[in-house]
Amino acid sequence: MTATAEWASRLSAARPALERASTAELVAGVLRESVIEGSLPPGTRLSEEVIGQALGVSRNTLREAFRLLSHENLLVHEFHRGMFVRRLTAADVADIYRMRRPLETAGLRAAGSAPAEAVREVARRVEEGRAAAEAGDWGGVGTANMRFHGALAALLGSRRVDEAMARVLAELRLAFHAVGEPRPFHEPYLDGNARIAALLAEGKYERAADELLAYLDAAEAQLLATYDERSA
Amino acid sequence: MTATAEWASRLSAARPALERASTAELVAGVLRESVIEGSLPPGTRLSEEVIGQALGVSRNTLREAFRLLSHENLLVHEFHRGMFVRRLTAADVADIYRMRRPLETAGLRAAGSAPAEAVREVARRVEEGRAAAEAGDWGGVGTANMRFHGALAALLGSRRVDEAMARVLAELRLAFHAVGEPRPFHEPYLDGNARIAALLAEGKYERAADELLAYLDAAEAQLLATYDERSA
DNA sequence: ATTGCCGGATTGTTCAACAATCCTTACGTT
DNA sequence: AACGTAAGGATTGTTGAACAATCCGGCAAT
Repeated sequence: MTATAEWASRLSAARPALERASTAELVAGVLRESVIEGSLPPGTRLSEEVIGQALGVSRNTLREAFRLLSHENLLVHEFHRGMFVRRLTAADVADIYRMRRPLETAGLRAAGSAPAEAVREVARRVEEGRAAAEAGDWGGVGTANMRFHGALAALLGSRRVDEAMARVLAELRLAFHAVGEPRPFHEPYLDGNARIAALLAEGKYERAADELLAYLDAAEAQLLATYDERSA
Repeated sequence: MTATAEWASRLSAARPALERASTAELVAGVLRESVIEGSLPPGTRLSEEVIGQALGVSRNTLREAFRLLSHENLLVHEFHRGMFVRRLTAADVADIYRMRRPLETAGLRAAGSAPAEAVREVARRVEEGRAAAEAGDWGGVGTANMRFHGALAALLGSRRVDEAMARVLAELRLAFHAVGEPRPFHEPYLDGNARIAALLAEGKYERAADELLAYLDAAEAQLLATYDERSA
């Protein structure tokens, strides 16, 4: 690689930062992040007046932002009642797992032809989870776990799969916020993550996929057990 | 079931029809349908002024409708240049198939525990395709084919999978509009649909999934071959 | 306890206005 | 002729005001 190509390559890495965004898109990003990290809890009604004043945008712009978020399943629009942060039902949780299984297992099965970097990403996410656990940052463990699972599906190398996974994993965040304390929902899976990553690295893709199915069944059952209590 | 519960049950079947929709949502539906059925071809710029006048809504309402459609991948918003009907690239087409494979094959593999009605739906869609072909309605054959594939993934019984499939199949419509004459892209697959449905009905789920993979590979290759010519 | 009515608050939509941006055209320079 | 620059026009992005439509809560009557 020549010296010119090197700095030009570094320049092009900055290209995403040049993409201007409309105010509506920026507002949507702020709201999305606030929902995902929990400061807007499930059930919260997002008053146009309140949010519009808080963020300093007009009602029309805010409404555009709400519409941008409509399909993400994090907010739900109720006609003439406003916009609400979604409360996930137990059926929603089950449905999320029903979608994750084919995509994540297909990712593992396709790993033989995935780029090495995508495989490395899986191992990296396992390490992130370990590091967060050692630091006692259980929210961070949950985040790393989500990223680990996103990385499994990303082995398919499909932008649409990645987006669909990001969407359901963000939704699952709502479920975790609803059950409260993150530690019991993430800590038990750290070893499972490592086992799956190890099988992946050894080229045992079917074994890894089988292991993942058992893992997902257990994670789902655990979450649903607590969810049923919390919904009562 | 008591007589009261029976008529109450019949009433609740009408509940979806009672759901009011905002003007923005109605406009989004009209635009979506116009894109999917081809009257707004790929590359078309949707002028706020023109569309707003044509549909008799204000610019703000129309902008809300555009934002509603943003995530559906049928329209693409370009900052300060407006809203355009997507032109799919060959890479988009490949990505769509990359997402369909895990979902459709997982549907077939899960068919043993799917409701009988979902399995019947698959056969029904095959018959629709046959009937449309006999009537020489090749656009209708394409529609039935899309529905057939949606029904395969729907064997998973997941709302989220159904929505994701509806989205990528709608996108694929754009590709078919770009290549023109529908007949060569749908007619050759009628027999394949019937074969897959027959294997499904016989409980040979793995065989059906294998057959489907070969079919999807062939369909993708055919579409991409023509797509490369058309993009030149 | 249930039902009906009213008022207030909020959402849904329209309109007008202005700032920001892009594209096209025209003009000047090389 | 080709290129660069500036200006103008058209359109998009945003704001704010206004009004219609809708919902919810409170109160009164049955």
